[in-house]
Amino acid sequence: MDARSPSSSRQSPWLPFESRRRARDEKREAVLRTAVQLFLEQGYHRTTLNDVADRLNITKPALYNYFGGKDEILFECWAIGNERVDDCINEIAAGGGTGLAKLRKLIVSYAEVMTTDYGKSLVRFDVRDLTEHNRRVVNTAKRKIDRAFRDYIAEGIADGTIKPCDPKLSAFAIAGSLNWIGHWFQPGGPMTAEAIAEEFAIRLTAGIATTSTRKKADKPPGKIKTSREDRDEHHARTAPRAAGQSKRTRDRLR
Amino acid sequence: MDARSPSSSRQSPWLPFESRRRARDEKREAVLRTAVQLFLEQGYHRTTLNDVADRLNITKPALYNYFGGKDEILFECWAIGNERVDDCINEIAAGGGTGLAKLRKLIVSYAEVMTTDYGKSLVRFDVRDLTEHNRRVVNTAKRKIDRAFRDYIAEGIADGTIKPCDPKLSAFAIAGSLNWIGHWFQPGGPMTAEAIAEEFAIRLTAGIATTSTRKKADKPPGKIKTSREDRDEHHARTAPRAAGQSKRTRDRLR
DNA sequence: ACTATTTATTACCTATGGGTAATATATGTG
DNA sequence: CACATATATTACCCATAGGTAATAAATAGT
Repeated sequence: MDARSPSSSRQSPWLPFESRRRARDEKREAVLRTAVQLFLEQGYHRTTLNDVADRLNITKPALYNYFGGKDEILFECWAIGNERVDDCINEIAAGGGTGLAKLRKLIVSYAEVMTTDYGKSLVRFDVRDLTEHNRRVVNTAKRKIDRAFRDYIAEGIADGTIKPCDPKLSAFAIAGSLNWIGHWFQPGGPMTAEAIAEEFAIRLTAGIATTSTRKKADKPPGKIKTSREDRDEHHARTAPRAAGQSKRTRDRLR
Repeated sequence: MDARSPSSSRQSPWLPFESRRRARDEKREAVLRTAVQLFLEQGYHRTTLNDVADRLNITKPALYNYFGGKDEILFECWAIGNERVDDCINEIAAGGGTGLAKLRKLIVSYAEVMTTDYGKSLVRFDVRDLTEHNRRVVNTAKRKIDRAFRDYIAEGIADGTIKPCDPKLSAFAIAGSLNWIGHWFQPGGPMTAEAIAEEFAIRLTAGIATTSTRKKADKPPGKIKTSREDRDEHHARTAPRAAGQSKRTRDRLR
C-alpha cells in the first residue's frame, strides 16, 4: 500500500533525499525500530548513533530532534517492551480465573513478547546503561513483573490449583526459562512464537500444577488475549511519553 | 595462614608498594579474580583497565605483562567458568546412571557453578566482545553444554525415566532457568547455593520425570561430585593456557 | 657484586564516538 | 511571498580509554 516514491527501499520514512513528510511520531518510532534491531544485532555499546542514523538515511544529529541521547533511545526501546508486558499483566489481573490459569496466561503472554525485538530488550539490555532515574523506573517495572509471577503462584497454592512450593524460587525458575527465550529465539525457526508460548505454559507448570497435566480448566470461553492483532512494530503511543527525557538537550527545543 | 607483611589488605598479591614476590600464575589469577568481579559489578564496557589495575594496587600497563588485552582477560574469565562446567559434564559422562539421574546431576552442578563469579561469566558476558577466534571457542563450548542437556533428556526418554518430549525445547527451558541464576543469585541470601541447586534439580525435572517426584533412583551410593572441595577462587591451571593469545603485543615478550 | 631478565612505572599516542554549534533546507501559515 | 517553525546537514569539540614506548626498579643467576 502507498506506492509513492520512485525509490523502493522500505523500512525508513526518510527516502534517500527526497519527499520527507509524515508525522513526527512515525519517525520517532522508526528510530526506535532501527535502534532496537541494531542494539540486538551488535549490542548497545558496539552500536553507534551513526550506525542508527545511517540505516535510516539520515545523519547523527538528526536523531537529537527526537531523543535526548543514546541512553534515552535505549530506555524507550525498553519502555515499549515493558508496556506490552504490562498490558498483559493488567488484562490478566482484570480477568478472573484460578491462580494456575492466571499463571499460564502470563506465561503465554510473556513468552510471546519475548519473541519480539522490543520484548528482547527487557532481558538483553543492561540497566546500568541508563540514567539513575530511568534505571529506577526499570527496576520498579521489573519488580512488578516478578510480583505478578509470585502472586499468581501464591494464589494457585491458596486455591489448590498449584502444589505448595516456594513462590519466589518457582517464579525465578519460570521467569528464567522465559527470559532465556529472548536470547535464543529467532523468527523463521521450526516453531512459531505461539507454539513455543503454549508449550512453555504447559511445561513450566507441569511440575507445580495439581491437575496432572494437559489442557484443563484454563482458557474459559471468553479468551483474554492470545490473539494479538498488532503483531510487531507500531504501537500508537503518541501521548504517553513524558517518562524518559534524561539530562542534556531538552530545553533548547520547544 | 601466611601472616607476613605489615600491610593487612588481602585480595591483592601486590602489597601497596613493598615486598613483591610470589609466582606469576598467582598474579595472573589475581588479575582475573579482580577483573571478573568488576565486570560483574559494573559491566565489561564500563570497567576500564585502570579500574582493574587500581584495585590491585598496580598500574594499567602492568596488566599487559599477563594478558594481551582487555578482551583476552574477558575470555580467560569465561574460560575458567567453562572449565568448571566442562569438568562436571565429563565426570557425569564417565559415571553411569539413567538419563534422568544424569540430567539431575548436571542441573545440580551447573546451578552451583552459576552461583560463582566465574560461572556467572558464562551468561553475563557478551560473546561479541571477544575476538573472532575466541568467539568460536566459546560457541563451540556452548554447543557442548547444550548437547549434554539434550542428550541426557533423550537418554531419559529412551530408558523410560523421562516422559516423551522435545529434548531441544526442554533443554532450553531448563538451561534458561539455570542461566537466570547467574543474574539474580547473590551470596548471603536466604538460600545457599547448594540448596538452590538441589531444589532446581527436583523442580526442573518434576514436569518431565516419569517417576512422580521427590528423591528416587538418583544418587547411587558412590556419589559423583556434589561435594566440591575447591570452593571458589584458585584453580591451579599453569600450563593449559595457549587458547587465547589474541592479536596485539605478544611477540615482544619472550 | 655484576649482569640478565622480569616486571613495574611514567608519559604518551590515538581512535572512537557521544554530543553540540552554526547553518541550511523544507514545510506550512497569514 | 515573506516569515516562522520544524527538521535536516556539515563541521566541529573533547573526554574516554585501550594500547604502546621508553625507562626504572626488582629479582635471579653466576
